[in-house]
Amino acid sequence: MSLDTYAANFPISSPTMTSSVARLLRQAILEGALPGGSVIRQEEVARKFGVSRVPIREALLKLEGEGLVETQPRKGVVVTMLSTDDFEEILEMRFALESLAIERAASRFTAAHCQAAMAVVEQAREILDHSESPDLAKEFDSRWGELNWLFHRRLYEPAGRPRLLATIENLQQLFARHLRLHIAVRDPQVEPTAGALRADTAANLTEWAAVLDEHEQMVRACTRHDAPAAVAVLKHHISDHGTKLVRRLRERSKPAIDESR
Amino acid sequence: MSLDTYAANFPISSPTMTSSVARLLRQAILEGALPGGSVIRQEEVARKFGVSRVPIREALLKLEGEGLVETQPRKGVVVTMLSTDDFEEILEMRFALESLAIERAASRFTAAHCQAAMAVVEQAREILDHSESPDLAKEFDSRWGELNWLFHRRLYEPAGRPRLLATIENLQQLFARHLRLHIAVRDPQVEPTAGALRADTAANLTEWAAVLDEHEQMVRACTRHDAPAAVAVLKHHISDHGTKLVRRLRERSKPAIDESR
DNA sequence: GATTGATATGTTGTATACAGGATATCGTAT
DNA sequence: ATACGATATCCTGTATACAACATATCAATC
Repeated sequence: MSLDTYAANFPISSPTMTSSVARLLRQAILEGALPGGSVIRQEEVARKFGVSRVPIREALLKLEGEGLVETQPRKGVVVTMLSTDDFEEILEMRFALESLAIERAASRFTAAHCQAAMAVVEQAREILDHSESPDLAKEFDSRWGELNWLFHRRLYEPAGRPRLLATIENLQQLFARHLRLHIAVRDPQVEPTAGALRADTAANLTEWAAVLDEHEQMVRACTRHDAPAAVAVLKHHISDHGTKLVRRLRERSKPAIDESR
Repeated sequence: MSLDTYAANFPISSPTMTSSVARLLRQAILEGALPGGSVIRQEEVARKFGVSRVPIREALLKLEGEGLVETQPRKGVVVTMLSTDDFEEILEMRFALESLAIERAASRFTAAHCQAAMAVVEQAREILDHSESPDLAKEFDSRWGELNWLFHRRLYEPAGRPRLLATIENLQQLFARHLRLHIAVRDPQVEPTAGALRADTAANLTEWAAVLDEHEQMVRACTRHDAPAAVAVLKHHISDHGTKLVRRLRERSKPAIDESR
């Protein structure tokens, strides 16, 4: 289990050990360092992080609630497997819930909201524009997930629906895990780990630019309180783009996709 | 804190203490024995259940994932407060996700699914039909939640979307908590505890019968693969009925509703 | 009398210790 | 050689113990 990289920068200053461990384990799973099917041995993780098993157990319980791991009582904890069906399910749920969020957000959007959201788009665009140089590409890679979620938060927060927002965040997390895997399937030569996004980015700068354009369109639609238009862009953003990914995934790997090799 | 009633029938045979504790605490919160705003002292609960604090902590973490309690690090755990806004949010999410589930279920519904779902409706109807007698009314009260969820499970399971189903279950749980509260608001003389549903039932037998009829309509629509019709009934079942409740709630209590007295 | 600071108490977060179940290893019998 | 069963090992689930933080209580000062 390649957790040492994550254990290195530990503990992050955090209210509690449990939350620090949860954050790093989550990152490890989302980035693919712990592929689906990995068994997590509490004591091993505890040793690597230099804490006792109790915070590890509690962190794992939190991750179970997020659907990242599964616990079989008295046997162990396993990182959740990813199937194309799961991916499809997540896409459907994302569209259903994000439509809800954006509709309500659109009716309450103010100029301040618009500005805050646009700032995030611009920030991402700026990094992207300069990412021909390898080190900026790397920066884009490491910050994309963060900026992407920040954008959606800015977009949906005006709806004033905290539970909805939390559920969407969870789904986007799971989606990102699948996306990383998808890239690995499409370009088998790249390692499906943290660097994969960058490798993909280099080859598809225009695709990412298109994503940012769609983000901007959604903000504009919300700013003029045009909920149907916002939903239309969202549909393309999630459903159309997503189903394309699903089709590609199904082509490549006939059975359920297994991250473990 | 009135947990003794629940601590009495403990432990339920269960794979692990944590899950037993989680189940009983969940029940206590959903039934209103632990109203919103209650602080939960780990040691107190541990004493009452006769276990150490560790399983309690882990159970509470699970409940936090379900949105039933909130944890402030190093301070304590508090039962989540219920506001009318929360209720509205839950209704919206339920409709969005259950539409998704029923649409997909409708396209895959078989005669066997129909039969299984109808059996649950009939079971509920039978109990309801005889609930003029006080003891059967009590039975209806205690079994309604269980049967209601069993029905929705039978209805949505054919969709083959486990994560969606789990999310819906969680929302229905939260919904039920609000519903109980709503009854307490409507009929302030009844205690907003376990018996409230029965008190309400006695006064509104026809309302409950109508709910069962709607259930039956949804099953029939699914059986003939008529997704739009199924969604239409669902919309009435959740949205229309729900917004009526929300309006009544807002009338009664101008500010956010506070369970604690 | 009110406000600030020190002490005391209670509660949480984490470490360590222990018991029971699950899996692996090995020997034996067919 | 294979299948079955006893034993050993490992790992999880839970209990107990301890440390750190938060709040309450009280005293002293302005």
